[in-house]
Amino acid sequence: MTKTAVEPVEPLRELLKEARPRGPVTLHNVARLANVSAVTVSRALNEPGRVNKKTVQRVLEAVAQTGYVPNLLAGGLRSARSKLVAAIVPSISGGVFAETIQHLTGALARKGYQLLLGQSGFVEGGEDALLDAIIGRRPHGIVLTGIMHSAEGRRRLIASGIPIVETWDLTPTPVDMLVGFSHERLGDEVCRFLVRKGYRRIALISGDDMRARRRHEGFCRAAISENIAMPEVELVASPTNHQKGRLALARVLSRCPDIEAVFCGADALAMGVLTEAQVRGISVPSQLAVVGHGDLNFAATLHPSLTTVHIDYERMANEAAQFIFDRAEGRAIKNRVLDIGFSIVERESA
Amino acid sequence: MTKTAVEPVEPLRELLKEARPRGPVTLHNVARLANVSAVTVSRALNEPGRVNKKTVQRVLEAVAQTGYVPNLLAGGLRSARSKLVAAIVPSISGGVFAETIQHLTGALARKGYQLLLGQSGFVEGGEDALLDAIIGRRPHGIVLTGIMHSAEGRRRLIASGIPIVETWDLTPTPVDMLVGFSHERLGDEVCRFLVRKGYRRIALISGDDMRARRRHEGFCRAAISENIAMPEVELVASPTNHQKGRLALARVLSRCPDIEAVFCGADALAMGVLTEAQVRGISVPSQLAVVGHGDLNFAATLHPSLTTVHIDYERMANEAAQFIFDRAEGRAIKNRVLDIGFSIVERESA
DNA sequence: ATGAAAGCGCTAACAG
DNA sequence: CTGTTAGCGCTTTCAT
Repeated sequence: MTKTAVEPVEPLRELLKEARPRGPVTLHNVARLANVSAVTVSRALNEPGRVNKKTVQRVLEAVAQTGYVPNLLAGGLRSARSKLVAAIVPSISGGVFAETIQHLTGALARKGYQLLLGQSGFVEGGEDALLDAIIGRRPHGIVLTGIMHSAEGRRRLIASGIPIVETWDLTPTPVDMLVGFSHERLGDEVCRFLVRKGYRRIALISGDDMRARRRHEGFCRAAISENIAMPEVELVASPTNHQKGRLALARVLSRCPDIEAVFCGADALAMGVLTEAQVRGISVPSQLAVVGHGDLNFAATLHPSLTTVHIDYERMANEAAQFIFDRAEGRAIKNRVLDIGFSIVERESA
Repeated sequence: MTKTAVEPVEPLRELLKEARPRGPVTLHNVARLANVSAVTVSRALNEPGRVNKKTVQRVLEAVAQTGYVPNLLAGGLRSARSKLVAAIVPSISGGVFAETIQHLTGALARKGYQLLLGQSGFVEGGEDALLDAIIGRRPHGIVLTGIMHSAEGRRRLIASGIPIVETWDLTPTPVDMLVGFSHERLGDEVCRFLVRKGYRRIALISGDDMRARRRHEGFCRAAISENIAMPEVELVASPTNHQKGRLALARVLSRCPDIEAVFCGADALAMGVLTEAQVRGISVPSQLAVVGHGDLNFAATLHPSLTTVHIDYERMANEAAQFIFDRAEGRAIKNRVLDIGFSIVERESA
């Protein structure tokens, strides 16, 4: 190209400079390139319906050309809508919570929200430590695994004004909203189920968390009303796994060789129990019945297949997300507590 | 208290109003209450060393009194340090990736970083769809599971200038940094291991992802050099699970009843294979050897215990985090590619 | 050791 | 349909 220098030398230079700035590309660079104002770019991107089609087109081209990616920190700051939802789980590994998180992430993504993940690690006060870091990001909602027990934590959550959904449990006094099921009732029903099947000497193997304790309470109450012996309880440290299930059954058998059935607080434990029984030549269910909790994907295809308690994780996650969406979009919430229940899935092991 | 109205009526009112404002508590409210400027509060909280001890004390009291929680969106915007790290996994449920995420979350939390989680869902282009949402939050780093293959995705990641760590794989051309292991070499070594053990008719059962394909390539190459037959390959849809392992073995056996060993691309598959073998009365390892991949917690305590490939997930997560910390703190990075290797853990099943 | 001023990049509110 | 102005809450910079 020959140097036939026509007029707009400076403007062009400036335009190019704006189009490919040193630093990160901003709304203004895009606006300059598309020959509109910054607000128009913002609107073209966020509510295209309210902007002229041709303008939107021009903006989109400028975006493509510059590689502009909106700064969500800035947008979130100004609009007080971070498009972020936080979740706190005890631990992501170990099966059950991963399932919830997976569905939650999916439900959120479908609405353009992202998930901020925190792990409280089964420690007392683990949740509290995460709270400031989470509240500080001004998420649209916080999903807790289990109910928040620390008074200080509850206070801070309430003070934050952020929609809170507690899950995996039921309580008459939720911090805000809740979607879960009754562990007490679950323990109760499993007990009656086993009694109905003819088992009377039953052991309980669980992680040492609060929800397990409540299942045990329910179980014991039912045991009394059904007139059978109190169950033999064996607690293992959370998080639970296959090995702990094996060891737990070994300990239970050494104390009570005549046990007829085991109710495990997690399918991973139940799988361990199944393995230990197999190794010892104890036939399931004829010599020992086993019931799990969680209905993880392997439960149906183990051999013998595992009788277990099914919880609809996907629904729990979706309802939790829905609670938050409803709040974010200003819809009234009729019922802040949702009991999604559970069901005992009868298979070969009991 | 009697109403002996002394002078500073207005100031006091204002002070109280500032201390408990209608809206969210800001730095300014705290500053007013502590009788310092906003900057001082910021410094007292972020670099207490550079502020007078007594002032820090006063600020801390004001913070406690107001329940102030710093707005990280605002801070991140101004300082361009979001204290956020994003991770993209195909799916959080199903075992292996959950483990990595758990350790990553832990490593990040120890340094005051939070994890933003995205799920790409095993779909082609699943990662690309998440990219803008992630880049828009201006994270300090992005951890990818597997290497980024889409050219468009690579371009955008590079353009973002954000430190990227690819994991779970090895490539001579990483987007930025990488910590992983060679799936090809892994396939190769498992093949030689099995040959050394005397197995010659071997099947491969894996998810249908790229990393599995590379393990298979390595395996086949070794098969040629070891002069054994090409393996029988059975692919299942990712994510893998117990049931798919059972079905896959059934299909393999129907095609090749004389198979001697199976190498599974995931421990969950291997567990399914073990179950199917047990149901069919095929004894492991005497009639059929099984090798897994992942060394999940149940591998060591299954019966028979599972010979599998161990990968140090915790190290992978920690090194990935370290890469990002190094960048964030401006340290030079000598080597952008880290091979953490793997090891074959020999147990009963092979 | 502390403060005043400026501005990160965006969107709400109000024009026109 | 589009633009102007202002300011979200914080931290940087420069001053004192």
